[in-house]
Amino acid sequence: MKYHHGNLKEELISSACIICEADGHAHMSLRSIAKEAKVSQTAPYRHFKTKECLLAKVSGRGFEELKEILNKASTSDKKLSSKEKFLEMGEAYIEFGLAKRNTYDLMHSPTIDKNEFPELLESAAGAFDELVNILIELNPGISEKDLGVKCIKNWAMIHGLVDLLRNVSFQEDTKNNSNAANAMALVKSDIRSFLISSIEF
Amino acid sequence: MKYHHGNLKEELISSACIICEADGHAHMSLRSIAKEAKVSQTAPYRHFKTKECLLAKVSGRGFEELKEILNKASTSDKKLSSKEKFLEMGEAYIEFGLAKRNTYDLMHSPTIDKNEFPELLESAAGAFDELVNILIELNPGISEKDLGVKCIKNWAMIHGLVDLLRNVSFQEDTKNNSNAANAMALVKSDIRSFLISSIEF
DNA sequence: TAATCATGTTAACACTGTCAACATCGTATA
DNA sequence: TATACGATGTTGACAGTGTTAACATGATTA
Repeated sequence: MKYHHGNLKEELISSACIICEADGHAHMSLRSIAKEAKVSQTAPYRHFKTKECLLAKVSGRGFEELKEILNKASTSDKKLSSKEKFLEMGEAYIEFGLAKRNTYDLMHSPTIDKNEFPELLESAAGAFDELVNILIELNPGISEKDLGVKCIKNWAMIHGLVDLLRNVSFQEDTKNNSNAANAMALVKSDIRSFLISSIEF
Repeated sequence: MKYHHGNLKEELISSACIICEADGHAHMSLRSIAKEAKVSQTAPYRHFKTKECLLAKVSGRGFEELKEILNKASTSDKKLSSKEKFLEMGEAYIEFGLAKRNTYDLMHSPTIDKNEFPELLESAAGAFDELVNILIELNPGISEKDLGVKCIKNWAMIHGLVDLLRNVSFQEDTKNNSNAANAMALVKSDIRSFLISSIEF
């Protein structure tokens, strides 16, 4: 048993990513992460001033992964038109939001004030830039103002959709025949069509 | 000092609403609420099985308030066209999301699984129905399917926008000149115009 | 009047984030 | 090469949390 760990900081982050996705950031404890790294409860404090600082790292990793996923979707070697690429990106974004449910939640949680973590702000902006790039490709010569509005429009729509897909229940066992649940079920059954008619290219 | 409080359940809920909005639901403790009601730490457990149950109530109140706000916006005595009414509702929704920041966050937090609280599900569906109603008014005779899609489209866009407005920083003191921040600032400066061009009536 | 049940209290549990004081190790410098 | 020091780890403690069990009180009902 060595006294020094050697690579603790990185291991804490990756452990935190796993635990956070498994249990949700609200139920993630520093102690459990320390235990998983076979290190004392207070060891993390040598690398992170507070729990929030560690969560900020986890959030940042999420944005980096998202950026990569979006980038991959838009640069696949398939022969796709710009529109099709954008649709692929939209689907990839939604998939990420549903698959990495808890991480996605952390990324958008006000628990972590992004202004306190410039590095995190940058990671998030990086993911956003993937959206900017494809919209420039689709609209060469577009003014900065129009581009900005178009970005927000699409981002808001897709991000909002993810939130709804995650939150609005349409379980069959509950007799939830509300308008909301029915509409959601409809959209979910064919996300591609929904995107085609909702995205502003 | 009476042993029995008389109206504890209701007072706990309304205290929780206030504290939740002030501090955020993550930092809200049952004990502080109990203290505010001048009652022992465990008294709340006579009325709520867990903390989550109380938070579900708070969330429900939020949706009810939102429903009322939307309804008021759409039934003001001003002589407004249906389109204008919808725009008023959109602005009211955004205002609510920004003003009741922490409550809005709780309402959309996965911390509380709505499926476990049918009453909450119903409150949320009630707010959604305000959107359904105005869209029916705007599109008489629309098919159920088209209506559903249109609802989700608009809800997702506006809800997503609120999330972005709350999360994307564009403080002037930080040199945050990212595309994201600039675009957000642009939209925020004229939300009405953004809505007009983004809503699908 | 007596019994019952809802509603309150007290005490205790395990768990959390965090800090201060101490221990160990690798490494830069005398 | 020896040593001083800073980085990184541990131990022990504190206040705060949600929650449960056991008990106390008071209103309702038989």
